[in-house]
Amino acid sequence: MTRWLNADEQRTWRAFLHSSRALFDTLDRELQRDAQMPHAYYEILVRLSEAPERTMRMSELAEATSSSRSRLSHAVARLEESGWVRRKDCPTDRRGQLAVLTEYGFEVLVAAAPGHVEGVRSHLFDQLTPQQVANLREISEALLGHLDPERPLY
Amino acid sequence: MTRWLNADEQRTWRAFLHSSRALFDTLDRELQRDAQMPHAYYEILVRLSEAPERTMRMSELAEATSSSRSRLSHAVARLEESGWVRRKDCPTDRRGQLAVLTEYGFEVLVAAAPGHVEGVRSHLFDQLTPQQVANLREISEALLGHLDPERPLY
DNA sequence: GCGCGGTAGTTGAGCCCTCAACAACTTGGG
DNA sequence: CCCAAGTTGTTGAGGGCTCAACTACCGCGC
Repeated sequence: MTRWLNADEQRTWRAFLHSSRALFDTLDRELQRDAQMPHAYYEILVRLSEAPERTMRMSELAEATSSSRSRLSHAVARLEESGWVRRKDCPTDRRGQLAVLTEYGFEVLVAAAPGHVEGVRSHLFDQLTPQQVANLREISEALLGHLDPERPLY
Repeated sequence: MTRWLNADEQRTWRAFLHSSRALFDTLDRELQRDAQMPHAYYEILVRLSEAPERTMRMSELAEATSSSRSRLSHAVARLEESGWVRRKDCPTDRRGQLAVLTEYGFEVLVAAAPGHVEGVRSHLFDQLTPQQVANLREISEALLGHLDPERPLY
């Protein structure tokens, strides 16, 4: 009845599991060490920095960072304590809140980005051939299409 | 100076990030819902179930599950409360502890496994062509070789 | 045998995340 | 207009993880 994994599938699954865990753990640890923030918080700053006025609705920001609303709410509370983000009421929907990247938050991000990008490059892209990188993208987009069909691919 | 990511690399990186997050989150949630345990605990039970006497040294078990010793120690404490694992002193090294899967823990695992394997199959393997599965394994093993060269590949 | 560096495992504080409940607001149908 | 159903964001409790400090023990060199 159960479609068990054969030996090859099991090996693939375990390699994928442990390699992605190792990669994300390494990047998270580097970011924590060099910029005093977890990767999830870095992502929030990045998304805000790319948005018009460096401002986003909480719910959009939650979607953009694959985060639950609750998690984002807690995270923004902490980012506000650090002075990296501030909240503003949304003018068109009185339920809404806008998260705004502060100038200081932007500077912190600018300082953190080169180190993190270097980490992504050295631990991921430098380890793969161009063909493998293309394959990784194809695989990832196939999985996204199944698990999160709404998310835009770019 | 900084080797920034170009548009293609950024797209690949984000797709990989969000797809693996979506996959692991989904599996974790399913396991929590159906078997009342996080994926990390499931992995501990699996490794113990495969070991001789269903018994492993804490430190080996930590390695096998890509876990820090501290994390494993906390986890086994909780698994012990649930009655799924118990600790035993190591006869050959008085510093050591052995984690033993209990009969009840084994039954819990046997009950949880089919649902979880079905999740891995439907959310991962069913979404990829055989070629993509082979590519994923190659990529994962390349990353493992860089990030965790000691880990055996099988 | 003694002592010292290394190893095994645990602990507690602090942080982050999940889940469920909740308040405040918007929207559309009657 | 009004209310019911849906949406937005927050909160607090509880669980899991990290990090650093700690205890206990091993084993090697002298």
